[in-house]
Amino acid sequence: MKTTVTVPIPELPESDHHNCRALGQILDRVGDKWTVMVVGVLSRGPLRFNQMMREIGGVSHRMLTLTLRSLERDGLVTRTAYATIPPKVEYALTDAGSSLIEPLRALSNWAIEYRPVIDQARAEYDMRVI
Amino acid sequence: MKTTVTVPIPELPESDHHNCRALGQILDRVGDKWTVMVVGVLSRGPLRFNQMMREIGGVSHRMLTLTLRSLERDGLVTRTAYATIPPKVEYALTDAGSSLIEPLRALSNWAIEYRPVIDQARAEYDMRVI
DNA sequence: CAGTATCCAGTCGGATACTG
DNA sequence: CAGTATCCGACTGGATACTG
Repeated sequence: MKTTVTVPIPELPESDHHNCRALGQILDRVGDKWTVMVVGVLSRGPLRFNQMMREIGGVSHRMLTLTLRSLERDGLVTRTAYATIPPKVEYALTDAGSSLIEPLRALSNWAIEYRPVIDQARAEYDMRVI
Repeated sequence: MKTTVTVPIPELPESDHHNCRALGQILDRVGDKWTVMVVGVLSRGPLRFNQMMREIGGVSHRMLTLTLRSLERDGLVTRTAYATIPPKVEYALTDAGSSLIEPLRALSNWAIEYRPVIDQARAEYDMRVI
């Protein structure tokens, strides 16, 4: 007899809906490009505003501000202002912010591993369609 | 006044950047709400179009179509059309698509664990600001 | 240096209507 | 049932200019 093929799909057993919802909401908050970038560069240590702008390339002044405000509001980043002239403001990850690095790294590894696969799939798809 | 600033740059600056870029690009592709939802519901097995619409609540006809096209193009989902009347089209995860579940679950677990923390941080932040 | 405010072009996505 | 096409309001985010 033929054995049933056991597909190696890790299941999301019971409360998958609940999980998806929670994940969806979190992704709305931390899943955007700049948030990830900020967490990434801050994972190596605290940075000042303009340092961060240089580290992350291509982010506008405005967007970095908004992203940092949002992260600060969510308790993932701390903002420390020194009353010097010129002003100096340091941003750093909180414990909660640091804890986000691990899952993001998991996704990053996936991205690195599967990017070639995706790129090829796209190329083939576009071949067929065009 | 002459100042020489020696910036304490940690090692592996390029690979970190590279990782962030890769992750950022992947998040642009798979990091949106509906993509995550689709992968989530398909993780339990193949589904037809309208089944999926019902499983995922709140997704519009149009967005589900676009999301599925995009996933198909990236080789994460297969589309199988049966020439019956009425038409029947089944969507399923590819191996690449399935492999995405693990890192997404890592993020999902983080979301579930830290949602209360975030919510409280927000509440406190809004307290202080308002 | 760090941050705010304003403008506005481009994009996103829902609603709707129509086809095989 | 599954998919396409069109319209259009809402939101996004960059550029720019100004403040402490």
